[in-house]
Formats: sequence, C-alpha cells, structure tokens
Amino acid sequence: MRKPTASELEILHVLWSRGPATVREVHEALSEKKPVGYTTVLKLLQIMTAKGTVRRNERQRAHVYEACEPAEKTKRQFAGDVLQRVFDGSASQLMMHALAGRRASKEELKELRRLLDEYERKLP
Amino acid sequence: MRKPTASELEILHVLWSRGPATVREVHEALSEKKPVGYTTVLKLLQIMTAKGTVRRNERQRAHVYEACEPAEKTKRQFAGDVLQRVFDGSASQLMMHALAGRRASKEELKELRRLLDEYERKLP
DNA sequence: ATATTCTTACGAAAGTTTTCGTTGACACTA
DNA sequence: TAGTGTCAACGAAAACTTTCGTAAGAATAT
Repeated sequence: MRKPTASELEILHVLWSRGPATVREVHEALSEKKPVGYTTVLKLLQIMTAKGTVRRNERQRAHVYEACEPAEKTKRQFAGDVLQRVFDGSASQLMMHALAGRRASKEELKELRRLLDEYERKLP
Repeated sequence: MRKPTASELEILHVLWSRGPATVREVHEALSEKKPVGYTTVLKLLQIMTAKGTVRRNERQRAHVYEACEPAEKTKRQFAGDVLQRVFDGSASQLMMHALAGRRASKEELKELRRLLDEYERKLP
C-alpha cells in the first residue's frame, strides 16, 4: 500500500474521525480548516478509490466513502517510515526531536513512561 | 523553509554525515544504496541550491555542497510536522506507533527513559 | 597539441500531485 | 413541465518531482 500524500492524509483524517462519509461531508469538514473546492475533494476521493486507499458504497446517490485501512495501521506505517528515513531507525532520536521545541504535559510524560513499561513487559 | 522531498532527504543524509562534499562524493555514497545517475544527483543538488536547502562553494572546479540547516533542526521540523499532521500533536501516540511492529533493544528503552527523565527535569 | 576525463549547465521527458471547470444525470419543487 | 439544486464523471491545466541525455568548458595525460 502506497504512502498517502499530504492531501490524502487530510481526507483520511476526516474519514477516520467521522466514519464513512459523503463527498459533501468530507468537503465541509475540510473547509473548516482551509478553503478547498468541492470537486477537488471529489477528485481526490476518486483517485484514492482507484489507489485502493478508500472504498465507496454507491448504493445512495451520494456515494459514501470509507477508509480501507484502520487509522492505526496507516499511522504505524507512517511512523515507521519516518523513523527509518529520517532517524535511521532510532526511536530515541525520534522522540527526542518530537519533544524538543514543544511542551509535553506531565500527564503525557507519564503516559509515555507507561507505554515503555508496557512495551518492555511484552519483551522476552 | 520547505520540507525536503524524499530524494532531497537522502542527499541531506549524506551531507550531514560526511560534511561538505562534491557531487561525486555524494553520488558515490548514494550509489552504495541504490543505482542513481551522476547527473541526477547533480541536478538535485542544483535544485536544492536554488531552494536554499544547501549552499555551495565554487572555489574548486568541483563545487562543494553543504547543508544549510543542521541535521538537528531539519529533523526536529520533520518530527514536529508528522506529530501534528498524523498524530494530532500526541507524542505518546507517535511513540506508540513508532515502537509497534518493531523491536527496540533494552538499551534503547533505557535511553528513552533517560530522555524522559532529562526532559522532565527541565520542566517547571 | 590532441585525446581523454571530469565537471557543470541546460533542457526536457515522464510521472505525480493538486486544483478546478464543465457537462450531463438525477431529483425535487413550484 | 420548467426551473433549481445536487451529484459523479471527465478532462485538463499547473505545479512539482525525478530522472537523464547532451553539450560545452576546464583539467589532465600522452
């Protein structure tokens, strides 16, 4: 499965958070962030359908689109890709850079530690 | 500063790790990974020069190219960008997905914890 | 000097992404 | 039924990326 482009990712975000949606719904959601033409969104969804990124149900007049892959999987691939391409596979580098120049709350740090504990528990 | 493309990033990797280099040197380094034409690398470096991603010293016949921004800064931008665009700013989500489907060594986990400690120590 | 090699510059082709305008089908309504 | 609004399909333009071939000049070797 090909890595989604920036625009495709924006659309996937909408589909992941709102579930299956028509072009109109996706367009309205995206429009809140920035101006974009209706047919632009339509075309993108058609392209994504051709690529197999989304599937659509044509039962209704207004087709209903849905992401093929769950958010989890695509995000994991994205993270893995960046990890490899930018940080030579070093998770600590990735995290260091992600935290730098940004304020993480105490809660988030706690959550990060919890994740590490959990991850380690599943090791050998 | 615009986000470098995939190919540009490969070139930056070489420049970051080996320091200022000629087209030939960059080309040789990249060739070890995958076949690529000399003029392809040259053209890419010329484009990157135009974009301001790299600068070049023309004192020698073989121009010497150098990354304008330090690796740290570009990587931080990358991490921040992905963090925002894909993970809605949640560092724990990013890390969770980066670690999933991948084996992190005990050492790496230790390092990650150390980074968290250090980060927290610098907080209020 | 002549031939060979190294290097940059130029341009262009092929592919991808992003963006819309236009058309025609369908449906609702006055 | 005529008019209005909604929708998918199509094509295409513009921008960007990726990749090289070719030309021309400079340096080097014979």
